Amino acid sequence: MLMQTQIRTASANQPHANAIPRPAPVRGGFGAMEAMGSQMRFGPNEEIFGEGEPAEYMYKVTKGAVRTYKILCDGRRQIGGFYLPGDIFGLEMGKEHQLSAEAINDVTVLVVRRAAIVSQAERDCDMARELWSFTGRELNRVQRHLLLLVKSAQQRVASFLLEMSARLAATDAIELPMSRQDIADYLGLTIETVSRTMTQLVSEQAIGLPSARRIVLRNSGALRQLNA
Amino acid sequence: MLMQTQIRTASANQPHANAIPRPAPVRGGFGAMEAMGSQMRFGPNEEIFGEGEPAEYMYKVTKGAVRTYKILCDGRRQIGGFYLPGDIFGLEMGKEHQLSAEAINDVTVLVVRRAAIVSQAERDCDMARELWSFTGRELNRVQRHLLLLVKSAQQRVASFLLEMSARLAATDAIELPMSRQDIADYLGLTIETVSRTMTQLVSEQAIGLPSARRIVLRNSGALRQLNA
DNA sequence: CGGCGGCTTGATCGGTCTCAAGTACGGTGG
DNA sequence: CCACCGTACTTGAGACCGATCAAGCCGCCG
Repeated sequence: MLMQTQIRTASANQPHANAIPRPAPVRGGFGAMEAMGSQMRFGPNEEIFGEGEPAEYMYKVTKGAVRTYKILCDGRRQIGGFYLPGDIFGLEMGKEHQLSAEAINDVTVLVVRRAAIVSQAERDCDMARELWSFTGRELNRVQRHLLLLVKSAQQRVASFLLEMSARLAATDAIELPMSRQDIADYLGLTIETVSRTMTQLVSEQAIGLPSARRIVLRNSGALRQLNA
Repeated sequence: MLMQTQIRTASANQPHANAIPRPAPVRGGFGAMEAMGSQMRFGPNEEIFGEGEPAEYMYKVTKGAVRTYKILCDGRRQIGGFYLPGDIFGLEMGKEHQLSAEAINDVTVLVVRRAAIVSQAERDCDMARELWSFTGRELNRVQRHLLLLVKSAQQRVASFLLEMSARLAATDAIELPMSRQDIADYLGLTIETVSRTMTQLVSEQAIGLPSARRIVLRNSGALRQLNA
């Protein structure tokens, strides 16, 4: 909402220094977060924060999709998670971000000062519990993600499609915001393997693929059967 | 300390129903936990709790080593973590345990009612913060574990040895409490690959292997170099 | 001494990666 | 409207790493 252009072109080491949250803190859980922060926009592939930067803010996706990731020593990229409207990301225990975050497409996020949340949690046990609850859900999510990485390529892709279906599809047709490369880096596979696996699922009548980013779940039972 | 034998032979579905914590809650962080719980013992491979059981207690290792794990649909076992003296495990956000937990060797744990902690956190923001802090550390641990699973076998084993060295070795000689199978299931490898990788590290002068469970880090720089 | 469980070693198989083309799509400019 | 281009995606052939299957070894305890 404020300083979008300036922010969008801000260097990675000066992350949106202009996003000044409103001072007035409001009692309540994350539900009251809207009153404590400001909206920001990011364009495709724009960095929201970088690994190792001070974790001064937390973020809630309003529109679009965000990926968090780490670059590994061998140059590969591991995606830690995808965040869709309603999801919170970038909230850390420690002083620094453990992963980087980028907008996948055109993104709007609500930005809230970490200090505002944390200081409120010192007074307000409900807020403290909210922090715990958020981190606990994130922990469960990462544990599920970890379990994906020890399965076969087909199982990983099937699980991914089911997860995305549950998160962003009202019907059984999904419009994926992320590229094949993003999916591959999330699943610990190569882009070629993801692509091949998808065509294989098409030939097995498990999914339809009207276009690369558009998936139709034809036999979600078969997909589910591949997994736990 | 109380009812050990009875507890040790308790069925998995009636987990240590006799461990009655002392009633007196004490103000403070987990540091005060000792005053809120009771000690229990478990023998090698004994179940401490099972996946899906109500998460009525949390645990702090006093002596020995514990593994948490999930059995996957194809029968493989994925180990979620190893817990050594001082480590806390089994604390959940939700009502049920997400993983099972077993003693690796002879184990003594401090057992504390979850409800005692949680109810105190509702009054005491320090305790609430302690809960958050614990879950946040656990989250970081799982994230590091996840990153292991996308590396090569050599990198996984090297990282594992460095982690264990940091956690349980004063010197550069380690006495591993867990079997090769445990290590394999933690790293998402087979027991044969773990074994082969270790002998390879021996031949590269990176480690010494005076006995199967005893590891000497000869060149921890070389091990570190394999990773991030 | 015999047997058993945990570990190591060997030979082969298979799934995923790598390298290399080929194709579909969206945008831009003529 | 079409030609062109660049990017994202798909497809193919071969290499490689770790899994699998199968012995063998070692230490421990009866």
